[in-house]
Amino acid sequence: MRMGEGVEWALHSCLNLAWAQDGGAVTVARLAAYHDLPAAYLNKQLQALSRAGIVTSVPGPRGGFRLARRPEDVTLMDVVTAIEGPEQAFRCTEIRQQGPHGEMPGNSRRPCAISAAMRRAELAWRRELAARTLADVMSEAERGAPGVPGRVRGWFATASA
Amino acid sequence: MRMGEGVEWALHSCLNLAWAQDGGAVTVARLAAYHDLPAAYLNKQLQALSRAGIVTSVPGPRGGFRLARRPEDVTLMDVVTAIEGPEQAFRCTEIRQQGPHGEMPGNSRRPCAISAAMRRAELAWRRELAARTLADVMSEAERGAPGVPGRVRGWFATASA
DNA sequence: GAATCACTACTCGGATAGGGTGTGTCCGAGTATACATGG
DNA sequence: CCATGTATACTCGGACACACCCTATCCGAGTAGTGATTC
Repeated sequence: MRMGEGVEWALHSCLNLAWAQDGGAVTVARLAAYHDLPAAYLNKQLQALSRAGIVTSVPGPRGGFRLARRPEDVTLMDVVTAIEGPEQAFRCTEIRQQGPHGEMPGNSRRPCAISAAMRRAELAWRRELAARTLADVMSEAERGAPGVPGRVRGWFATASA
Repeated sequence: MRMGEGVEWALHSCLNLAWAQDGGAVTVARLAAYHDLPAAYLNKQLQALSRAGIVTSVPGPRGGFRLARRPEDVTLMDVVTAIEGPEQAFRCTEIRQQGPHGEMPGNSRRPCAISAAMRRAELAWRRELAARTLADVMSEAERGAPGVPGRVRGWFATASA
């Protein structure tokens, strides 16, 4: 089970957008250059974030992306869902209903216990992601390395000038 | 983020093996026929379970698979890990270290907050899966449809005869 | 009649192709800016 | 000097190839059983 690489890119870009927020819109080229990522593909991820209402896009010169909501109003679950899609990782295809064995009475009503257990686990994962916002991650990062946010903002400011 | 289809097959097959346990080894053909699955591919999944020590394989005529441990000693996490592999879904590639910005002091020591948050969420998922065993799922299935386990065992008994 | 041996049939095991999704790239639609031009 | 129209450059947005991993399949290695053969 692998999560797409775009999730990591999107999360880092969201943090950078948050730190460089009031410096105007940031182009995808700048965001990509900061981490040496392919700009066109990162653009694709930002489009997904835009469709999800996490960032807003400004076309034309002086355009770019900026955070649509405050960092404390964007959860990690929002970002992951925007990139990876809303469907569950474990997909129950109801194979118990298939096969030559006679129809088991009661099967078609109650969901199979396997599916229920898997969904429970995934719900715990989602709950954990939904409980943590961009602001939480930002403050934790700042606590670990106090100088970084200022540097990030400075880099994006000088870069855009 | 999609989980392989083999996980569902492996879990159902483990349950069937547990219910038909003392009826001797069950061939992969029987297990596959019960759910109308491609036998060769299900065999691949069972090989993975065998390598993980969840089932034991018996070659030759009268051979097949049987559960290596008691159902209460096999967690869902064991099965998922055996099929999907031990690596995490979210892979931190340390993109923060890449790019033209000067080396941020302290970055190389503390893991980035994003990775930490994602790992925390995934740990919750793993913990939930590790807390539930095959025996738990079996008893829950039996509670939902009391007749099923007996039928399953009967079907495998008649099929092998 | 009993033991031995070769043979057969059946099973797992790993090596081998095909398809779908993620990954990476490209060019076009749209807009704010800058400049030349006319009043 | 100021307003206006136009050309331009820059941005996002979606459409287009490539690659990798999951899916699916096949054939070979190994073994228990079976029957014939011999003592």
